[in-house]
Amino acid sequence: MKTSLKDNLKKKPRDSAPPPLPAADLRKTILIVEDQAAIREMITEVLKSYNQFKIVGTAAEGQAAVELALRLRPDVLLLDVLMPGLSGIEVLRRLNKSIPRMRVVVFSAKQEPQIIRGLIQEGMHGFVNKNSSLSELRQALDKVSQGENWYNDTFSQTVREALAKPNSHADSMIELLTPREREITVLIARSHSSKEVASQLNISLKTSENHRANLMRKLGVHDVAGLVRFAVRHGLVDPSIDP
Amino acid sequence: MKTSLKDNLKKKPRDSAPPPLPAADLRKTILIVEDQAAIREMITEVLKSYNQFKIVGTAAEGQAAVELALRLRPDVLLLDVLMPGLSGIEVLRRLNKSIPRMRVVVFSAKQEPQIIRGLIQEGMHGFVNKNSSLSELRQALDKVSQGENWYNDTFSQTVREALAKPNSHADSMIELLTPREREITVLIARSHSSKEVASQLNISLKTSENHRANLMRKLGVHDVAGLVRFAVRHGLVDPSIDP
DNA sequence: AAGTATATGGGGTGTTTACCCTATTGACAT
DNA sequence: ATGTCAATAGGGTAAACACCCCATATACTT
Repeated sequence: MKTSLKDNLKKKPRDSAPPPLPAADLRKTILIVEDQAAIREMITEVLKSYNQFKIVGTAAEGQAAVELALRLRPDVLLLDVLMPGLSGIEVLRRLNKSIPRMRVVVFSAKQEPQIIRGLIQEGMHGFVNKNSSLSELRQALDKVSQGENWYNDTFSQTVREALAKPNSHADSMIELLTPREREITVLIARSHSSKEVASQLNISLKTSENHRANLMRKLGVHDVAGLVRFAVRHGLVDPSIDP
Repeated sequence: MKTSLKDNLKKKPRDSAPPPLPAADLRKTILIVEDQAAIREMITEVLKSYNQFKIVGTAAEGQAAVELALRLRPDVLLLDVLMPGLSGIEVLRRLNKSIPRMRVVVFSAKQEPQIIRGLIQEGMHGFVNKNSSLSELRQALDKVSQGENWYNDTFSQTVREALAKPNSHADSMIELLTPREREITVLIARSHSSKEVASQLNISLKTSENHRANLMRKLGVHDVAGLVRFAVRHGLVDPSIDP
């Protein structure tokens, strides 16, 4: 785990009392990604009331999150994991190559080692469980936006567990897949046939079938059932949100 | 990060114009029940900022909710459904006999007809999906606290569906399956083909196929991917232990 | 400049699925 | 005793799948 790198910007002490802002708005910009509208709006309201961050956008779903992030290039990305469409992990996979200075705080209801591991690999800087206190979310955003890392209490234990088995051969497997192949993995695990995948991605049936065969060979699975288990294991699909 | 209630008296008018309060606090009292701490605190903050309700308590879990409600006897109960321990429905079952004047707004991520039916039966007065706008939550609390009922848009349709089929789609869906069918569900979700299932259970291929078709029809799934997601969701297979 | 990876396309083949239909047996219930 | 349900077994069909072969274009790396 890395620790604070850039501390060059002088900041006034801030905790419970937001001081009057300077003429130029130097607050960190933040993009909020959360699928449930009411929760998303509440997060927005609460963060606004902190008067410490500038909310530059919100997204309800992964694909929009990617596009908004690329356009707005926020300082901080507050990211939910379980979403319909692209999962939080997929969002990071597509982003952290392009906006290296962006800091990422994951705000999730679940805390599965396998998924945590993936998130770390994709450059998450902070993790807050939805089950932990709101002040922790604030602190995480605070620390992470300043270049530090922040994880909640129960987290480091989970991380140790996750990192304990270094390359248990199944964990690293997802990296064998290309972005396109991961995309297709998700679609297959969501019950789309090769034909549906083809028309959805505007490619020929044969290309869809070829991708399918290739990714299955890479993963060492030989049927849809195995592929779905793999996808669930790695947070590519959420079995509790049935498409 | 708490704002004192007394301060509210001298604050300038906000968003939707709460008029200056009279000397006696006549605001409706509200008890918030939500298992995820961060979400619970956000709801509290946001409702506080409305300056329209008096939050008399919060609970993170069903049993505590019942006890608090009986002790505080709030005007309004804002209730989550999916919680560890007692579910929202169970809370209502134990309550609405004892505090008949209490109004109930359910705030839920899911909107399953079966659950809705139970909630109506137990005397819910308002329903807001977590996926709908925050303003709807406010409006629902507003209306319901004043004696009206309030349901979100998609709700009445769901209600009709729920009341249409009295007992057809069973509560947990998995109980629709016979033991034999559950057995076969597990095998399919573990990547066994119909032929393998047949030889493993010493039945003919055709019987295996018939069981497969029957259980899929019962569950409303149409492919292996959907079946695996179902099995994972109900703990029939563990995706992190690959067979 | 050559090599590698990725994404795109195609041909072909045998197996498996998903879904339609009917039918028999035994068990348990009204 | 009659009926429904569970489990067994079969016929048939169109689609999808799993796996093999191949080619081309583009991009990045060495």
